[in-house]
Formats: sequence, C-alpha cells, structure tokens
Amino acid sequence: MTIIAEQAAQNGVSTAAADASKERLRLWLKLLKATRLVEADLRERMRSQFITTLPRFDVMAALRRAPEGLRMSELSSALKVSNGNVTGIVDRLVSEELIVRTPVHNDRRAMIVRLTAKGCEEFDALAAAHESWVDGLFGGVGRDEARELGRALDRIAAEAAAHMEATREGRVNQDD
Amino acid sequence: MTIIAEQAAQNGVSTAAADASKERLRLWLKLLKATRLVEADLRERMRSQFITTLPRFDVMAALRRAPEGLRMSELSSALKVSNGNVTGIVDRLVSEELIVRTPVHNDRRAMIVRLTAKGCEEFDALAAAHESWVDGLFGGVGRDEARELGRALDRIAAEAAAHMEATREGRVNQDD
DNA sequence: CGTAAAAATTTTAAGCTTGAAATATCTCGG
DNA sequence: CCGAGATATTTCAAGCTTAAAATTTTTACG
Repeated sequence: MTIIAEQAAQNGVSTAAADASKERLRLWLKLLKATRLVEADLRERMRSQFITTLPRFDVMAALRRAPEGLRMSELSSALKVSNGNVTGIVDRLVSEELIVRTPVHNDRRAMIVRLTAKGCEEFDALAAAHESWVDGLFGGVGRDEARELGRALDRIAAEAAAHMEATREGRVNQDD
Repeated sequence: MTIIAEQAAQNGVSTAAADASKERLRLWLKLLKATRLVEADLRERMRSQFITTLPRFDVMAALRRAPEGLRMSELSSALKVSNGNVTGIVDRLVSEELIVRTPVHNDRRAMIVRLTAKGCEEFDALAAAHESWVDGLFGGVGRDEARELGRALDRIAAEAAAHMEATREGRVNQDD
C-alpha cells in the first residue's frame, strides 16, 4: 500500500509490513499480466485456427470428462460461471450440433447436456492443439519448476479462497 | 500433451518430454484458476462497495499516472485492449464526469483524455481499497516469496511473448 | 390435498471485449 | 493543390459475463 507505506515512513514506523504489502500488489499485477498475455494468445489461436472461443472450449472440456453428461447447474458450478452464462454458450453449441440438451425424467425443471460424436471429435482436435500451444508458450519452464510454481499457486488460491470466505459480506451463519 | 504421452508410452519412448509438457499444462490451468479467483473477488468488491468495475479502474489507473492525459490510442496500447473497447469505457466515465475528453490542436482526429478532480479523488479511494483487498487475498505470501514468484512470472511472460512473436501468423517481416 | 418455500433454468439489462468496417483527418509525393 | 495511403478514433456485430428477475417444477409441511 503506497499510502500506508508513506504514512509509515512519515511516522518513522517500520516499513516491513508495507514492503511486503507492496510486493504482494506487484505479484498480483504480474500474475494478471502473465495470465492475460497467455489467454489472449490462446483466444486468438482458437479464433483463427478453429473458429471457436475459450468459453466454448471450457464447456466442451467439462463435458468431455462426463460421458453421461452434466446438468446445466453442474456445468455452471464446475466452470464457476453464472447459470445464465452457461445457457448462452450451450445454446450456441447446440445450434452447431456439438452438444445436445436432453430432459431429465423425474425432474422436468432440469436438463442434461452432453457432447455429440461430432462434439467429441472436434473437442479432441481442439484439445490436442491447445496442449501444444500451451507447451510452446511455457516452453521455458522445466518440469520441476512447473511443479514448484503449481504448488505455490495452489497454496495462494487456497489462502485467497479462505480469506474470501472469512471476509464474505452476506454472512450465512452469523453465529460462526 | 496427453495424446503424445500415450503414444510415447505405447512406443516405449521416454516420457520425459511428455511429463514436462503435462506439468506445464497443469501449471497453466492453476495460473488461470488462481487469477480468475482473485479477479472475481476484486470485481465483486468493486461492484458492491464502489459501484464500479475493474476495466474502469484500469483506465483510471493509467490516467492517474499521466497528469497531462493520454490519447485514446495511448490508452488502448497501455492497457493492451482494443481501441473500440476503450471508447466505450471512456464514454461511460465521461458521462459520470470522472474524466474529460479534449481535442488535440494540430490533429483534429485525436482526443486527449484525463482525470477530473472528482475522478482523481474517486480513484485514490478506490486504489487504497484495492491495495488492501489484494493485501488480504495474498496475505499468506511473504515479501521474499512474492519477489521470487514475481520474477518467475516475469520470466514466463517474457518467454511467452517471445514465443508468440516467433510463431506469429501474419508475418510482418518475412526476411527476419 | 394444497400451498409455500426451494430448486433448476431461462430471460433480461447492462457492461466488457474483440475484429472489422466506417469516418475523419493528416501527410507526402507529384 | 491534389489524391493516395497512413493514422486516430468511432461504430458495429457478435459473443461473453454478471446479477437480478421471471418461469417452471418439485418438495415438504400442515
């Protein structure tokens, strides 16, 4: 925090905490920058080489792992996006016959979505290309370094999720 | 690459390269997951506590560092987003009197955009809150670890950018 | 049984994002 | 001076995203 660091400096207080804080802000900006850079490249390749998008790829990837299909709600929670968002992407994939929506017996509110044979084929080709693109972009990262960074990111994500949970506004249990 | 790994295994070929490749794909997925998690939290806080968005914050942050203002094209290249995108965000910020668009003498095509006094004030409050949110989310990352991860991410971004440059489709200089 | 609350999904409004097309203006060679 | 090409920006169409409202159906309680 620049402001806190300035205050600390003015107060003659140790800036150790403020230093760590600044370093964390820089880390976040770098994380965001690197992610956006890679994401933009993958998006562009999906668009120009396969006429598709990352969100469509994400939906298809989730369905590829579920041969029996997934409910709309399972899909949206697996991808961590809103229900309405999934509705739109699924609509478009259905119109291209890459996936199908089928009603669920016993529950006329719900729909099961799964890949068609055509969808499986297209996804597999897409996934192979995607893996090679990522391999190229991260070519400078060795196996051990990738593992190490992956562990660090897992830990950061877990800690961030815990912090989010702890500072959530709309308290579910006020007695916690 | 799963497929290559399988082929390699079937062929009795060493899987060392395939192992590294898989580990890189995992790293990318973790990078994306962590970034989206943090981004979603920051977006939600911006929305509920300040009735604004991350793209607006990004635009205001770029302008905060440029007291003389920036041209639309400078803004879009600084933020690495399309021109049309900046036009829309700027339109909305102008309508709230947080920034102003002024014509440039000598060049009637161009516009300079800069923060108003109100825009500066709002941005500073927003930036202070943003820094404290990030500090909370990354609270488990110490100063030295943050520096180390930051360096690794910088290197990855630079290597990815170099790879993108090297594999670009529409060659600018075919003689390179 | 009947109905209120819960659950699954879709719809809607608003904003973000891109790439491409359209406008307007500028620059420069002839 | 004029016109071709370059440059700055906006407009447009399409898709992604969210939160909130609306719809439909199920569940459970009295």
